[in-house]
Parts: sequence; structure tokens; C-alpha cells
Amino acid sequence: MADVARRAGVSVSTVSYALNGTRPISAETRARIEAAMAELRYTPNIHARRLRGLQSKIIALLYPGRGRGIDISSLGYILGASDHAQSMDYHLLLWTTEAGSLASLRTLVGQGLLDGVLLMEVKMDDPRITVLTEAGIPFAMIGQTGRTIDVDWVDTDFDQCVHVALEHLATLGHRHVVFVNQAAPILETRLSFAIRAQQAAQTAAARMGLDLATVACDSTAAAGSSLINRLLDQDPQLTGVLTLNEQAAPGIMAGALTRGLRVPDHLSIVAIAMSEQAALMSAPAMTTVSPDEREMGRLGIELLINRLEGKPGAHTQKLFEGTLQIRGTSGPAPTQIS
Amino acid sequence: MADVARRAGVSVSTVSYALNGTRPISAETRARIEAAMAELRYTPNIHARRLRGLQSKIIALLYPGRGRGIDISSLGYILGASDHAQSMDYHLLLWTTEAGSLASLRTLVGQGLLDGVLLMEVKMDDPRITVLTEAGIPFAMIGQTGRTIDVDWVDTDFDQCVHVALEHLATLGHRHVVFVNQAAPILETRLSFAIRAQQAAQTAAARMGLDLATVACDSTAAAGSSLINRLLDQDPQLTGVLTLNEQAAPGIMAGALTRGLRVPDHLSIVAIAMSEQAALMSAPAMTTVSPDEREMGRLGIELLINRLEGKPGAHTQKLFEGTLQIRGTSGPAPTQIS
DNA sequence: ACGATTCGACTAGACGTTTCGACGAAGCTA
DNA sequence: TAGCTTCGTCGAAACGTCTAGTCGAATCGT
Repeated sequence: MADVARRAGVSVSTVSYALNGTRPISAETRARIEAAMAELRYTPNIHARRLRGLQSKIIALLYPGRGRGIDISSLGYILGASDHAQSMDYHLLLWTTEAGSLASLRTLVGQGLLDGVLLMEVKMDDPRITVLTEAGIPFAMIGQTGRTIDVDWVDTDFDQCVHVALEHLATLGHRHVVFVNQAAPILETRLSFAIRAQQAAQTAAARMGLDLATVACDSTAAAGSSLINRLLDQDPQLTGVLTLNEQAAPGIMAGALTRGLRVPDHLSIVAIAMSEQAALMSAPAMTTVSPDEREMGRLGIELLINRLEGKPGAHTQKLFEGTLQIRGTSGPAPTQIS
Repeated sequence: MADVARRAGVSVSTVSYALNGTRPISAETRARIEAAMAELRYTPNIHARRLRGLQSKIIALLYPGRGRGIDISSLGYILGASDHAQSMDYHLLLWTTEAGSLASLRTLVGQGLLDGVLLMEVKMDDPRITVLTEAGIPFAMIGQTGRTIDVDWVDTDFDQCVHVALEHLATLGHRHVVFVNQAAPILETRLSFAIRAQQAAQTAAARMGLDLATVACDSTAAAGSSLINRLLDQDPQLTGVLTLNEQAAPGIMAGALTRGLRVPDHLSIVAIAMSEQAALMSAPAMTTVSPDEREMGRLGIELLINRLEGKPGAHTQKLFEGTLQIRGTSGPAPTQIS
């Protein structure tokens, strides 16, 4: 910056004012400064900026979801968030450390590196929130906690998604349906979306008079396959599956197949919150009820940035409805059990 | 830091020395300082550190591969890189801006924010390398350029992968095989791995005396489906598919199915560099020849960090071999065309 | 017992920005 | 023309850390 100032024949402070428009600068001086900046390929140093108390333009995305393997739908959030952050001139730090290590989170925010934080994989009672609040760092969430707190968040409308999915199955004549959730250890951590979806499923099923069992399942195709075999042994009348488990879903289909059951002739499968890309990887393609993950990630960043830039107003909370995509895994319930 | 010093009854410099071990500190003083740091929950400020000329411990991961949609195998690199960076106490910045915008890359590295850069989606002649070299910032690559340059990189051994895959098909009796590559616009950008794999396929096929056509395909299931129909119209003797296109692969399978062809009875499909997770999403699961993406990402970061921390020695280059996973999409070539 | 050595701690810049206070030169009012 | 703004610019302090240069006190050899 000193070089630029020298070259333009002004002081460093003038360059700074020209850069930020903090004080008026004559057009002629400004032109000289800009020319000098271009010639020297000058870029302001972020560290010095932030050291002086300004924004670092760095946001951390907390994505601890490694226990579950990789969800393609999570990737949708990540890329949506990343794209929007970039277009708003923010940097996105991808932080994949496990949610449990609060000490390292405290270190991260204590470093003063970040302007704000976007949380993913929110738990019903998420201790990270305490850490962030104590540190006084702004944050927003993709997902919500159990108690409604005054924070910006976006979340999938599980009540609506589950309702639409079950209604689709009910309309097709299915009466015995199972809800295949995430793995048991995951549920024990009270991962918000899994708990929420399960509650929604039970409520909706009761209202519709469906016979709905709920069951946990590891996030692998193998687990899905053995699970569906066990379930069909238990309840031969089972004709419908509702699942929140992106990775077990193909296994469920494969498991039915090995039993001689065809999808969707004998067994219908509907996935909620499964990304389109994952849905199209199976044959037949999966019927889903899913929100737009990219858009959710985008809005999460937008809400956070609004907060960072001091836009006034109350905290924003938005539920995203899912749209029913009828693909190849759902069909009329068989009239006779084969 | 001043607070810590005051509380421990020493000067700030002494705290700094204790923190970095730059100069000897008496055990007793050190204990007092550490106690004070713990009580005050002190974390050093990264910006001030870097401003003084030290490392910021921030690495950018350049992942511009958005044109192709999302590859699950790319996600493997990203998570492998992220995990290792975190375990080495580095921050990972996810940079998804398109590869073409060199100006914004120049700005990124000019900000002085980064210690180093890890490149993904390397092109045969990648202009980003010039930018990074000019900026004098250390970098490593996942993938290699056309000309061998003196840089740290990790890459898939496409010669080996393609060889193993084609040999598998040849052993099963397939003679007419098609290589389904990435989309044409992608090939035009001379994306390194696509070019490299195609060359490898042609060489290996010639050596084995296989009839191998090569064809580009958009990264969607629909494109894969219509493509395989067209190909089978053209060459009814076609019985084997080798593909580098993770997203088109399920479409190829579905397309064959709609023609009344069963996989693998009538048509065999082998995917290279497809992630295990993607392979398990289709039914039957996909036969693949793939390297360990997580490990590649991990090593990419390791090489970069070695460079950053001034470990001497020549640049390291490592090719990762793929292992053949025979799953459900490859089988003996039909003796009679049905 | 005295000078040399070592050990432990301190003082004072420096890194690259932003911003407060000041100041000269105009332009205005009366 | 004297006094007031307004405009454009400058000098200097501050942000939090690291480190070169010092310096007193303790230890050691002779």
C-alpha cells in the first residue's frame, strides 16, 4: 500500500480512503491511485484489515457429518453455501471436525479468524450453540434445535415432506409402511433432522390411519438389504417403505430383489430429503420428496451475511417444503400378497 | 496476550516465547503463563501472526468442477484433504470459483491470506499454474498437467486402471467395447484426467486387440440412457462398456434395461475412478476399478504441508493404482447376440 | 574475589491496514 | 474582507503478535 501511495504521489491514508470510499477523494487523485494499484497488482492484505478490527470475510461451515459417511444431499448444502459465499466475496472455511470436540471449536472461533459460522448437522440440544454464543460470534444454522431459539436458520419442512410422502403411499393403497431412519448411534446423538422426521412420520401416520413401524438402519447398502429382509419376515403385509437414509435406500431395493420381490410391483419405496442425483443413480430411479438443498445452503449463507453486515431486523427462520418427484420406485400396492 | 502477561506477572514477549518455545523460559514462569492462558481462554490471533510474517495455517482447495455437476469421487478427495488438513492444524478454504477466472484467483492469492494451494481438476495445460508461480505461493496438485513439471502431485494411474478394467472385460470374452468419457465441452477444456484416461484406453485396447470406440457423454443419467441406445443401434455386437462418467453410468444401465437387455447378462459395464459409494447405489452394484480417493486427498495435503514447512527434498509425485472390485455389472460376454 | 559465561526476562520496533484529528485551500455569507 | 464551512489530503496511533537487542542476576572457573 505504501508502494501504491508513493507511485501515486499521495499518502497511505489517501489510498485507504480511495479504496473504501470512507472519505471523499477528488476524481483526479482517485484515478492516479487506481492506475498505481493496477500497475503494481496491489491487493489489500486481509490480515492487516481484520487486525484493525474489520471483517475478515471468512465464514466457517461446520460440517461434522462424517460419522454417517457422505450424504450427497449434504453436499448440495455445501455447494450452495460455497457458491453464494463466493459470489458475495466471502471465503468459506470447510470445518469437518466432529461435533463433539467443543474445545477445538472454541479454539477456532477464538483465533479471531472468522466473521461468522454456519452450522450443519444440528442436534436437538446442540452444545456448539453455547460455545458460539459465549464467544460472541454470529452464526446461522441449516437445521433447527429442539427448543426454538432466536437464531437465523433454514430447515427442511419435515412435517410437510413426510405428509406428502405418506399421502402418496396411502393413495396408492399402501397400509403397512415402515419408516427407515438413520443409524441408531446417530439417533442417540439426537441429530435434529432424524428425530424431527421420525416424529413427523408417526404423527402423520396416526392421522391417516396407517400402520407405521419405525426402525433405525446403518448408512450402508448392506444394512438396508438385511433390514428389509428382516422386516418382511416380521410383517408379510408390508408394502411400503419411507426412508430418510440415502445410503441404505439402494440396499433396500436390492434386498427386496433378492427375495424375488420387484420394485415397485411388490414393494414401494419413497425417500425423503434425498438429493436428486442420488435418486437418479438407482434403477428404477427413486421416488422422492425433497427440498432444494442448494437453495437452502444459499439462503443459510445469505441470512448469516445479512447478520454480519448489520442488516437490522428480527432473525429469519425458513422451512423449505419438499416436492414430490414420482419416479420408478412407487406404485399401487399389490392387492394380493405374493 | 497482554492480559495473559499481566495476569502471569510477566511481559508480553515472555508469553510469546513461552508459546513458541523460541527462547528458554524457566519452568516456574512457564507454568504461571500456561495457567493464565487457560483461565483467560486465550487463543493467539492468526491475523497478527501472519501479519508479522508467519504462517496463517490456511490452505485453499481449488475445486472448480462445477460444470460437471457433483462427482462423489471428487467429494472423496475433498474430505480426505479436509480431514488431514484439520489433523495437521491447518484450515481448509473451499474455493469453488470456475477455473477460468484467473483474475479472481490472483486476488485470492494476493490477499496474503493463504500459506498454500491445492489444485483439483487440473487441465493438460493449466493457466492457474502460471498465476500461482508468479505469485510465488507454494502449491500441489491432485492430477497432473500434460508436460511433466516439477511440482508435487498425486494422480490416479489411469494406464493401470484402464488396463485392469479392459483386461477384466477381455477375459470375460468381450470384444466390442465402448469407452464412455466425460461430456464434449469438458473434453474441450482438456481436463487432464479425461484426456489421459481416453489415451490410456485406446493404447490398451490396441495392445489387446479389442475393438474400442470412444464417445463423450453428458453427466446425466438421461444422456447415458440415450447414448447406449444409439451405440447399440450402431454396433449390435457391442457387449462391454468402460466408463469414466460416474453420473451417466446408471443411465447406461437403465437404457439397456428399457431395450430389454439385462446387465450383466447382455451388457457388461465397468466404471473407472468411480467412488465406492456411487458404485453401491445402483442395482446391481457397479463393477469398478478405482483408487482410494480419500487417501489421495490426504497425501495431496501432506505433500503441500511438507513443502510449506520447508522439508527439503525433491518434489514428490505419486500415482495411485486402482483395485478391481467385481460387483454385479460385469459378466461373461453373451455367446450369441440376443 | 573478579571477570566471563549463561540464563531468564524486558523494551521497543515492525508487519499492513484503518481512522481520528488536523490543516491548508477554496467557496460562501454578510 | 473577515469569518465559516466544506473539501481533499496528510500524519500518526492503533490492532496483536514476533523477535533483535539489552541487561541484570546467578553461576562458574581461576
